[in-house]
Amino acid sequence: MVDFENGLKCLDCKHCFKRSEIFQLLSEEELEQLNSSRMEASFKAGEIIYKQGTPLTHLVIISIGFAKVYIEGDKGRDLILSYTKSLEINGGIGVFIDKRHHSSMMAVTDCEACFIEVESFKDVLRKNPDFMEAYMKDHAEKMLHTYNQFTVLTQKNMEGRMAEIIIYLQDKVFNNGSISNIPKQDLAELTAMTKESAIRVIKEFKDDGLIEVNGKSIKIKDQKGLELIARHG
Amino acid sequence: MVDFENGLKCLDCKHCFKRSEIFQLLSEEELEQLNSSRMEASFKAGEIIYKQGTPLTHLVIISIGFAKVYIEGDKGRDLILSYTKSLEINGGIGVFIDKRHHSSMMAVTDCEACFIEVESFKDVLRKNPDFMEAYMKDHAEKMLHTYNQFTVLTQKNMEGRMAEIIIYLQDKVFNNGSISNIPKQDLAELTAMTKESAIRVIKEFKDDGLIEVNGKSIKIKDQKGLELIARHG
DNA sequence: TAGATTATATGATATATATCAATGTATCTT
DNA sequence: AAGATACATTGATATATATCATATAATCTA
Repeated sequence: MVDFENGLKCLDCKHCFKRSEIFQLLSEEELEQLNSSRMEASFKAGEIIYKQGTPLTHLVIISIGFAKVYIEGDKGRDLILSYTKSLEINGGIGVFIDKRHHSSMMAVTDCEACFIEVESFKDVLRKNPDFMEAYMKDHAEKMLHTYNQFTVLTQKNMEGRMAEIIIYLQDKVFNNGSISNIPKQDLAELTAMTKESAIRVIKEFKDDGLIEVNGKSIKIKDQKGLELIARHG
Repeated sequence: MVDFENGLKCLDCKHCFKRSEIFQLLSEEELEQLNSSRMEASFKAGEIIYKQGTPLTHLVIISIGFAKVYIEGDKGRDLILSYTKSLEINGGIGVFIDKRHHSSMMAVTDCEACFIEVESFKDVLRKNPDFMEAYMKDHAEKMLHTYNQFTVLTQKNMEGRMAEIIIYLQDKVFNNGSISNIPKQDLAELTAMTKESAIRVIKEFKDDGLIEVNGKSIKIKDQKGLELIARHG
């Protein structure tokens, strides 16, 4: 067990490592190597976990709660790329380039975050090809999602984009439970439209009986209908 | 030296391997491993080198000429992601997921392409951490470029997008020589607008003395002016 | 709980961009 | 060189989307 300095506390030390599939690939020794440089911190909803442009010294795993990953364009506007999945390794893109963050992460709900020191991580990656390959796979999957979003946001109309995003949120972020904690502003930043347009499209979907809306929550009522709009929009 | 079956010929066997920086990291044995499963083929301008959705069995290096990498959206439209750089390893995204191509590649000029078998490549990657790390770096840089394009294409107006793309082509693809072999349709697919709009924006830039246009060629006349539009558009 | 702040909603209008239609210009093929 | 094919251009118009202004509801804070 590690002792936590600087007031950081840890409920269960190898918490993430025990439960996450990718860490099963590591030996006890390798796990301990990551564990020894590891720290935890709590974030309240709305707090920034890491910020684009700042030095990248640690990778981040969100063990409890979830966060959004977004990039900041040239002029104020943000584009939400994805949401964290529990126990997934985040923040990797700058590790092999310039050790800076190339996206930002903000807690959507209250979060418990685990920070893994980059050099230990790279060291383990070099020693364990299975782990490396699993990490590459994660990377590739994130890239694939970005590719997909890229075509959706550049080629579909507002209705199509919103339908795609609602289906993504439902399937991938909320695992088929209903969507919650997503304000209209975030729907706008997910679909690359203005807040006003997002609100209008959501209202349209609601009026057409496709979804049920309640504050920051959305429930899909007509999956087939949404899929149709996603495809043709 | 390898002997080439199936009518594929090779001008100089370790051609790419000798000149590309990343391959300097490999031992003679590792180089030979890649070389033994390697083949070459020529493509004429306009020919498809690999196609989205098809099985991914080989990585591709373009040694002579260059090609465009693009993704095909739900409805016919294409989005050009990038152009190949000489000797760079392409086609990697599907390797660790489902062994399918998630983008397409088409020769822009006549090309010489080198095909590296995926399993040999992965094997070498597992054996050589330095090579792995360099490959990760390449991957991350591609992702970074995609991130950047993503914000540009979703947040800037047509003039801003076109200025960004012209600067990208000039700096990154044509290494400060003048832009050539890029038809208007491709400018449209790079900037996520229609061909007609692309033509109008190009004409506007020409009329304003920012660029000089000659068929499929573009020459920047006023770099500062373009950068200003790129920033504020 | 009142007041303040933040998020949501809606209508009127302006603007950016796509679409459609027609024409002109290059490039390829035999 | 003629015809065919693909590429480029332009103008008129329609449409999608953003912007601006204002109102209302929800949430936070002292």
